[in-house]
Amino acid sequence: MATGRNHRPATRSRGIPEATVARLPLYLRALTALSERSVPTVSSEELAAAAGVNSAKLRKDFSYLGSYGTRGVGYDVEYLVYQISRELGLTQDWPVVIVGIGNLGAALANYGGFASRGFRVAALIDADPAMAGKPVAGIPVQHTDELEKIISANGVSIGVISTPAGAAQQVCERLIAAGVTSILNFAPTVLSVPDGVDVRKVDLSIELQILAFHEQRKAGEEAETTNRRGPEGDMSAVMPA
Amino acid sequence: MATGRNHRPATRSRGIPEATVARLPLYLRALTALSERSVPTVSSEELAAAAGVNSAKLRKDFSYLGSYGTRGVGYDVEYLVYQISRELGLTQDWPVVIVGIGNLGAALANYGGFASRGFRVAALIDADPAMAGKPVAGIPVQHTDELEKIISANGVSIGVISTPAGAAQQVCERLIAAGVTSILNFAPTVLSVPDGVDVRKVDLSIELQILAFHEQRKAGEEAETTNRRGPEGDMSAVMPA
DNA sequence: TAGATTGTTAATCGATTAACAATC
DNA sequence: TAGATTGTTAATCGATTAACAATC
Repeated sequence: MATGRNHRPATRSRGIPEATVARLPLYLRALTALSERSVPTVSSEELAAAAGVNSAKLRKDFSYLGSYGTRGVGYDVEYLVYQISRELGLTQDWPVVIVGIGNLGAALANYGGFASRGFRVAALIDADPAMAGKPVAGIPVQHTDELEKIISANGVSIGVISTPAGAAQQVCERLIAAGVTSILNFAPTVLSVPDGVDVRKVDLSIELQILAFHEQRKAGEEAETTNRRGPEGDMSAVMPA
Repeated sequence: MATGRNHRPATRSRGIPEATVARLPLYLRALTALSERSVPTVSSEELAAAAGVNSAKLRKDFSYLGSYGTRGVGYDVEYLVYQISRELGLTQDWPVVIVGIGNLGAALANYGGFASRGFRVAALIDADPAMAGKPVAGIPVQHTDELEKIISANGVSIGVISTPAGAAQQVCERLIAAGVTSILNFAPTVLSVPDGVDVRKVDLSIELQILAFHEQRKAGEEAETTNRRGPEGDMSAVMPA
């Protein structure tokens, strides 16, 4: 269950930093909006503002992709849309399966932005036999028993897990055994996967907790100013023995 | 719309690194699971494994909070649960509103982990008059007209936006004007906010695109090995003029 | 040519990690 | 005391940023 991510001497790993990769979708979205408005070119300053980053960072990011701009002019919008799309692998179609069709799974299935850009919902899978056959977002839900068959029949390499936390690891393992190598996990649990499999997680609870931390600090600073009591609580009950 | 984040000489900014803050919820979750199993103490090695990080990182993270462990022994689970909860601001109650009760908003409202830990859904808000009064997750949806009233009546400082992209910025501005200072954004758009307001975003489409990038690279490496054609496409149609 | 803007350099900053002295 | 494990140091790595030479 661990063979090392760099299983090859990095043949042609163009080495785009992970932080840059994570911003490319942001640039792409801004560029797509410009494209729809038929804007022919855009400067790094303008595009950076639209994407919510600073322009030095954007230019640095683009420098990893190549020299796609023109000094004194800016970037050709259409050309850059294409280059980033290609870099992200969006010029091909990615069939994905969603496992766990509860409230969240249904919301994901209905999410429009899904299909819009390279991704196609190949199947919806749920463990509840009562769900089988029912259409969600126009796609009939299939039973978990069919999981392996569905993955291989559709050549699925990306799986979305929106099951309860307790089921996620097992679903994850079955997806991987069937050939999936990228997983987007919405279940609030840590998935353990072999090397070579990418996992990204989306966790509402974690995001809220991070916000709460900063909220508290804001409130604390205020309290310091106005001379109220600090954020300390009674912790006698939980002091270690 | 920009006054600088460090509006004060950082009175007592205990300076916990942002990367550490983002991991605290992970540790807390693992600790809570241990607590439920009545495990009294845990080593950095064990806890790190449960949280999916390495132990050096975990110890470094904890060192920012204080010296809560015992050399040769490990960490007292209950005590650490309390300390991290307090650090994250979870020993108090955070009323949140969810704006935009479509598929996703309803899924969020129904999400159990929400209430479990310091957060309470104070209100559900939607712009569709037909939704008003309808209960979602047992809470009647209120109309957007009531937004300001709801925020101030409930002392809400955290808002969740799950509206369509087009409505998000305006909703964001109204939330902020009404007193919200932390926003969790599910709409696929960049929100611009004044300094002092925290925004975190969750974006399915971006996560999938990042996965696609890595998927493509895996496929590319394979192709290089098996001598198939690379991932280049026909780009003559989009070459700049 | 003059003005604009890229692509790159170099400095800085923040995060990760291994190693180990401190100490239970 | 011997064994275990923390808390911290220091080295390394990766990301950000400002500045500016290159060049359209």
